[in-house]
Amino acid sequence: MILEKKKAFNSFAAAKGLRSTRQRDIILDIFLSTHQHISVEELYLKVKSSNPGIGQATVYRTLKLFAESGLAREILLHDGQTRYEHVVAGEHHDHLVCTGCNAIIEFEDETIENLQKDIALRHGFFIRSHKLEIYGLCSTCRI
Amino acid sequence: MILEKKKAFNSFAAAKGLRSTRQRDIILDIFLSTHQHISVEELYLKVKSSNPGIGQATVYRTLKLFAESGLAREILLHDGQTRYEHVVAGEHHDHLVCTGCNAIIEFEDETIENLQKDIALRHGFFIRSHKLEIYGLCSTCRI
DNA sequence: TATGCTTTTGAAAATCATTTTCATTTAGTC
DNA sequence: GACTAAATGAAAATGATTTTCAAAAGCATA
Repeated sequence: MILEKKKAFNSFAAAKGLRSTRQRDIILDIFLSTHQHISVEELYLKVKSSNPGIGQATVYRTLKLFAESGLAREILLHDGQTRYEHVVAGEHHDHLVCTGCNAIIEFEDETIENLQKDIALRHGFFIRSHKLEIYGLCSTCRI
Repeated sequence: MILEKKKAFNSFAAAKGLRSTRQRDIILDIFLSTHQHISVEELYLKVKSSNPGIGQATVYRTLKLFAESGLAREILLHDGQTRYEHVVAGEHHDHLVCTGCNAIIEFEDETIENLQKDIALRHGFFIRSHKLEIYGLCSTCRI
């Protein structure tokens, strides 16, 4: 799965005429080894710990490329940091965001996805992507 | 309706022990006279045109208060500016965001709302609010 | 109405995430 | 190996937002 994603990114890069660089390979490896919703700063720190030479700007630039390639998706929560999550082909999930402990619970619901398509159809709208975030308190924090 | 909202905000302010000021009254009036999704900068410019003395920081501070009072809601799109929309009690709408022309189309769908409640229930999650944004191209831009 | 205490304000400075600049390095090509 | 354009790192720049702080204003009380 990780190998497929690397291939997919390499195809994207090739198609765009981008050069293959050590930095991008490293950042891709580390990004793929993380879990959901990592912020740029967090990823940068991870990268720096094993590769002190890699600069922050490169991490920013590279994550934007990942998003452009479809490998990652930018998400904006309310803490002022852009986060990136993994995109799994043919799969979409949404988020329950706990405002108590900042936990993020993922869920999938096909019915909601289909209803969105209906709505878009009704408005003559062509869907590229979507984002559903439900804010509140998780089972632990509501007590 | 506008009057009710003003009263609601005044109650909130009173309960919080905030003082009533000319600036907040003016900003509230102007905010209530606008349509959906105004950015802080946009509102500040409107405010400044009729009241040049009012500073930007006051607009930022006041909009945060509006959000806290439940009168307004912060929304984050992908242009790096925080926007505020009007909250209408007992009503919720979501957004179709056109990435071509930045138009925002609102819609309401009770079924989606109910499905969200089901999902929350399944996860033992208590919902405070939610946000659904569908990105793509509107009927004009898709052509 | 004047007094005193505290909040609010405006202007400017500070902050913080992100982007840009630019000199240097590097990948891909001849 | 040499050339050319793209990529990088470090630092500076940017832009939205927040904070600071001295002055002004609100509110309670005398």
